[in-house]
Amino acid sequence: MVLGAVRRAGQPSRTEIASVTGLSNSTISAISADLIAEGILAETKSEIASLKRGRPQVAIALNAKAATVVSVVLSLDHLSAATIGYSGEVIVQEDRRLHTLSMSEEELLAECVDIIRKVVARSPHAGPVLRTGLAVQGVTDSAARRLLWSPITPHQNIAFADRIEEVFAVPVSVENDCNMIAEALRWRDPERYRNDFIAILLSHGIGMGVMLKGKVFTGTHSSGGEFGHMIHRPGGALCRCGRHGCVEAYAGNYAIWRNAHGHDENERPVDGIGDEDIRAIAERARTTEGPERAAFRTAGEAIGYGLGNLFALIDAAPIALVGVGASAFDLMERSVRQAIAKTVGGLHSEAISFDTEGNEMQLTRQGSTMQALAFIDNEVFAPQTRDSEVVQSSRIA
Amino acid sequence: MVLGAVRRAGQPSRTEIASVTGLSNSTISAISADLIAEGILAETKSEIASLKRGRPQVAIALNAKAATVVSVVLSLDHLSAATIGYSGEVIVQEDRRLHTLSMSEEELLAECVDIIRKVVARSPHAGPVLRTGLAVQGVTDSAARRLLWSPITPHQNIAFADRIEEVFAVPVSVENDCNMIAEALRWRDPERYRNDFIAILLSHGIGMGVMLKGKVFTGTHSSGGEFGHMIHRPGGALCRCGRHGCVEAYAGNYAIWRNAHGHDENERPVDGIGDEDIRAIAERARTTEGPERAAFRTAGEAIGYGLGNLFALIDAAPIALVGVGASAFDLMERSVRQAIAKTVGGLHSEAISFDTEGNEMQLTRQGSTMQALAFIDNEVFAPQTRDSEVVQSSRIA
DNA sequence: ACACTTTTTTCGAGGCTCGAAAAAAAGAGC
DNA sequence: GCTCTTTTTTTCGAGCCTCGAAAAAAGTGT
Repeated sequence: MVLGAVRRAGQPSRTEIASVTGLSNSTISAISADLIAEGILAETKSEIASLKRGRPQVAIALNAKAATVVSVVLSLDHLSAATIGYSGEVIVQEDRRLHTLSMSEEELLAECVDIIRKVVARSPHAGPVLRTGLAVQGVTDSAARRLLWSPITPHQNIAFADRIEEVFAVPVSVENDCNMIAEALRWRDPERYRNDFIAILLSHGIGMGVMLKGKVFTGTHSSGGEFGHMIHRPGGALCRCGRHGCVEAYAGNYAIWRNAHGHDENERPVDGIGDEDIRAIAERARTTEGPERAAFRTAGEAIGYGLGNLFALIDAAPIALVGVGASAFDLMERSVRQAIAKTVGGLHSEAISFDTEGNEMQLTRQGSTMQALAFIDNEVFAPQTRDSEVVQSSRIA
Repeated sequence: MVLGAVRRAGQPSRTEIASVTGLSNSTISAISADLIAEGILAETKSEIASLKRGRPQVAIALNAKAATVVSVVLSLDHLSAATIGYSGEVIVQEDRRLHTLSMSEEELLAECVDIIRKVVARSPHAGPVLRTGLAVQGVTDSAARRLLWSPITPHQNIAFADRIEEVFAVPVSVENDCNMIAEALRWRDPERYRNDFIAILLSHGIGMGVMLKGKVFTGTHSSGGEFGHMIHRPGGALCRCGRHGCVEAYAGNYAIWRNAHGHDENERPVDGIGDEDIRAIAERARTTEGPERAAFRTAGEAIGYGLGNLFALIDAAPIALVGVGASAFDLMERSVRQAIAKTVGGLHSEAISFDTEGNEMQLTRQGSTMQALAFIDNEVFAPQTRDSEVVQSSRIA
C-alpha cells in the first residue's frame, strides 16, 4: 500500500503518504523506516524549496536498484525487450525484427530467452531481476502462464512462463497486449481512464482490453475480451479465424483492404496488409466517395454493433482507440455512432467518448512494466497473508 | 466470516468453523463467545449422537430471532413478499396479482409498501427487520437503489430503495431478478454452480445473471447483462424494446409465438403470451415438423449466437436455464449448439453444459433472501473497516 | 474408577495500527 | 544570535486481533 502510494506520487513526504493511504503518521513512519532499512525505499534530497515554515518534509522515493523487471513485448514479426529499474526507468532496450509466422515454437522461445539474456547482460549495474512480464498479441490463459492462441504464430498453447522460468528462475507472467494497454492508460491518465473504460486496438486484428471497477477484466479461463471475434453478422464475411461474420472480418486491416478493393467478403483474408496500406486507403477515402469510404463505413458499423453488444453486458464506458485504425477513426465515427444508436448502448450514444491514444507498442510495454512492478510491490516486497480468499468463499455476495 | 461459515454449514461445531475458515480454534472460540453474547449465534443441542470418543462437539447455529429480512419479488402482474428469519426460514409469505403495466409509479410503490407492512405485521414474534431486498425484472442501477428500466412497467428510474426506506427506515436494495437467480443457484448447488456460470431466464423477455469469479457480475452503472438485447441480426426482427435484431426478438415468448404463427418478424410484439401458449407451441413442435419447430430453431440460433458472443468476452461457462423456455430447451438445444459452434465458444461447444432449473420465482426469492442475509452478516453484525478500497486505488493491478 | 480421546477455553505473546506527546528542523521576528 | 512559531517526524503506550501451547472439560472404553 505504501509502495503503491510512493510509486504513484513519485517523491512524497511521509505526511503525503499518510493522507493518500489513510493510515496514521505513526504507522507510515514505522513502515517507511522498515522499508528504508530493507533498501526498498530511500530518502532523497528533494529539490523543492520548502518555502514554508516548519520542519521541512523529507522526500521518499523508490530505490531504483531495489529490483529490476524485464518487459518483453511480442507482436507480429517484432520482438522487443527492456530492463526497467524499480522506480520505473528504462535501463536498456532492444528491438528485433523476425518472422513470427514461420518460426517454430522452439525458435520463438529461444528468441525470447536470448533477448532477455541480452538486455539483462547489458544492465550490469541494475538491481536483481525479480519479475519478467511478457505481453503478447493473442489469447493468454487467465493465470498468465500460457499463450493459448495468437494470430502471430500458428502454434498454440505455448507455455512461455514455464519455459522462461526454467531458464532464468524469475517469475514470468504472460499477458494479453490489449490488457496491458489498458493498464498503461490507467497509469498514464487516471483522470480520464479511471475505473471503467475500454481500450481497443485496431490493427491487422482487433484486440480489446477492458477495465472494470479498476481491474483488468479477464475471462474465466483466458484473457478474454475477444471483441474482434464477436459475431457481427451470422454467416457473414470470412474472418481470418475461419469463422464467418466476426467484427474483425469487417474492421481488421485485411477486411478494410478487401472491401476497399471491391473483393468478395468471402475471399480469403490477405496477410501482410501494413499500416501504410491502411493509411493510403484512408487518404483516398478522405478525398473521394467510393469503395474506400464505404469500407470504413462498414468497419465502423461492425465496431459500433460490437460495442453496442458489449455495452448491453457492461454498460457504456469511455473508449480509447489504439493502432492504425485509430488514425482513420474520423472515417468511422459516424457509422460507429449510428450503429451504437441501434443498440442498448444507444441510450447514451452521444455521450460515449472516443479518444485515440498513441503508439501501441509503447503503451503495451508500459502496461506490462507497471504490472510487473506492482507485482513486486505487492507480492515480493510486501507479501499478503491471503486470507481474503477465505473471506470470499464464506461470503455469499 | 464466521457467520458465513455457520450459515453455510448449518449447525457446525467450533472446530468445524475453524477448519472451514482457516482461523485457529482459539480465535473461533473468542469470536463465537462474543457473537453468542450478542445474541447472534446460539449453542444448540445437536441431535447427532457423537458416537466418537472425546469431548462431544457443541453445535452452533444462527439465532433465528437475531434479525428478519423482507424479500420482495416484483414481476409482471405479480407481487410477492415474505419475512425470513435470520437463519433463513420463511416466516410469512404473501402473493398478489396486479396489473403492473397499467399502474402508476405511485400505485406500484404503494403496493410494495403495503405488502411489506402486511407481512411484517403478520410476523409479530420475529426479530427486528434489518434489511429488505427487492428483486425486480428489469435493469437496476449498480448501487441497487433504483429500477432504471423494466418491461413490467412503463415508468422509468423508480427510486424504490429511497421511497421504501422513507417509510420503514430499513435499508433496501433493488436487484435484478436474474442476478438473484444466480445467487440462489450458487447457494443451492455450489458443486455445480461455483464461481463461474450463467443463469438465463427464458420467458416473455430474456434475462441473464452472470456469476464471475464467485461474484455476480454487474455493469458499470446498471445491473448489466442485458443478454436479451444484444443484437443478433443487425436490422433484423422487431423487438419489444423498439430496436431491431435483439436476441429477444427471436427467442422471447412473443417472438416464438410470432414465428410459430407465421407472422412477419417486423410485426409489433404481442403482449400477454403466457407460459401455456409456449407450452402448447412446444407440444405441437414436438409432434410435427412445421413453423412451430422452426420457431424454436430460430430461437435456439439467436440464443446460441448470443452465447457465443458472450463467451468471446468471458469464456465458456456452465449455463442454467430457467423459465418456460427452459422446458422447451429440448427443441432448441441442437440449434443452440450449432450456433455456438460457429463462434469463438465453438472450441468447447460440446463441453458446455446446459441444465434447466426449476421455478424462477422461488429461485429469485431465495437469491434475494440470501443476499439480504449476507448483508446483515457482513455489514450490520460484523461491519468491516473498509480500507480495502484504499488498497485498491493505491494498487495498480 | 481410571485411562484415553477429542473439543473447547484460557493465557501469554506478537504484529499492526492508532492517538498523544515529544522531538526535530526549519523560518520569522527582534 | 536568540527565541518563538510552525510543521514534520518519531517515540511511546494502548488496543485489537490472531495465534500456539497448555489447561480444562466432557465424554467413551475397559
